[in-house]
Amino acid sequence: MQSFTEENYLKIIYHLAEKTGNVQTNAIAEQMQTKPASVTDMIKKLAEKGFVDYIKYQGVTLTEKGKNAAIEIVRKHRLWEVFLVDKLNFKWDEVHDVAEELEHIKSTALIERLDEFLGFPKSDPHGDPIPDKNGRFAITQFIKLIDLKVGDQGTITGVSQHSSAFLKHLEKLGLTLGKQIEISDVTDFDGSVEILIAGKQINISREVAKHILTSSNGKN
Amino acid sequence: MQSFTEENYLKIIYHLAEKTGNVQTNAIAEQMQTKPASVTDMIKKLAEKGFVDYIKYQGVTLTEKGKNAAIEIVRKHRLWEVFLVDKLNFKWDEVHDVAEELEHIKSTALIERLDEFLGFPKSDPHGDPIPDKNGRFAITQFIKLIDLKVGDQGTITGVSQHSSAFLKHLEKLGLTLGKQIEISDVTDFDGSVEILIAGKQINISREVAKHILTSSNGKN
DNA sequence: AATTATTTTTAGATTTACCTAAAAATATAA
DNA sequence: TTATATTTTTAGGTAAATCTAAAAATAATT
Ligand SMILES: [Mn+2]
Ligand SMILES: [Mn+2]
Ligand SMILES: [Mn+2]
Ligand SMILES: [Mn+2]
Repeated sequence: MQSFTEENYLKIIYHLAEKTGNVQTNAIAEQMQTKPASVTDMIKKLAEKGFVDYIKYQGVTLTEKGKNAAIEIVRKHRLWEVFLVDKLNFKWDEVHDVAEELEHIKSTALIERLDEFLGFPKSDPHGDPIPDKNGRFAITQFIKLIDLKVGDQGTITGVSQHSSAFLKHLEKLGLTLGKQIEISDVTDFDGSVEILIAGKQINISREVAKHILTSSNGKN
Repeated sequence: MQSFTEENYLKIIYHLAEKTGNVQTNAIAEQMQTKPASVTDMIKKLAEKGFVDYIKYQGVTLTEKGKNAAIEIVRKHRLWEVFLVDKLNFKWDEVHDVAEELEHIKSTALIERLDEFLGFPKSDPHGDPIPDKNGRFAITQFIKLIDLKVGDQGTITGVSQHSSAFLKHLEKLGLTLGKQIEISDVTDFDGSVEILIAGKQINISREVAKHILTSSNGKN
């Protein structure tokens, strides 16, 4: 059984590994909001326990055991987020911090019954996939909105930024999950994107467009 | 803000104070499953923070601040137990340990929305009262089943023992919350009690009868 | 290849919540 | 009212997770 702290390390290593493979000490420190020296200490402990493979100065990779543990935490986190939004009427920008705590509750019975209670959801309020109890993810395809071409149509299926500020901004613009959009123009000057949504034309910055994920239906 | 550990101490002091007023170091140690020396350490810290009044060798009492904090934790514990039973179909003997963890999740929004989601329940799956968000309890009256006289009728409204073994035993006997009972005999030999429930006669030990709480309708 | 910069690790402390063993205070019994 | 037993506190230490400062390894630049 892992401690609260070990679980947080595993989850962060897992997320970092999704992008970079080998995970560096400094990257972990930044995510954990702690010092590199503390990370080195914890890494040694996780290696000791068989959660990570570690070569001095070369960073870490999760072992199978470590990966399973991390996925279990991700599963809990996302299921709790669904609970908060679907059952307790939280907004999608309000759930992350509470889920950060709930994800550490130790009870397999609890999480399986919660899963059932929620109707075995496949994705969380931000469009992130929820692994099943065996740790398997449904294969998800997406295209960043920024990569769509003028004339392309698509549905908003997720976001790659979970800050409350960003999510509230999207909410205000009506850019929520499941919405149909079409790219009507891309501004040369600043790279901002003009999109057609619910019959209205709106303009979003390049920065915003980068963090919206869509399933494109291709050209119309 | 209190730590996980501090919260557990406060809750235990609160429950012990319900019976004895001044709470002794050894009693706390027993409940916390720790050593008296550790309790002394923590007591000093809680006194420092203004949660308890402490006189050396004389035990502690909760301050207003400490009592409020404790009641908040009791509220969370009991609301989560209702959630587990009513929504996730846990049995009443399965919920305590998980609630012990859930009670420490820090979010007033969460607990208020949970309360609403559950329909503002007044009592938990064991019949224990749930304080409202201002910390007020509905006044509850009960008579121990053991104190009823032959011929008395009553409704089972609670239990004063929460062990899984005891609760499972009651379940098997059909002695669950809300059930109507009548005392038909008390055995001289061992003090066991014969009760009429759902048209059937059953015999329960004195030990069991001590821990069943009822609202008596008096003599029939 | 040598210098400089960055990353990572070690060494040594700190804090929190524990512990054991011994001393001190209080309560109970003779 | 001594003597004995119980309760509580102090003293000193351990383990987990942190920290700062300095040393060592690796990477990037001249
Ligand atoms: Mn989240
Ligand atoms: Mn999410
Ligand atoms: Mn309970
Ligand atoms: Mn209960």
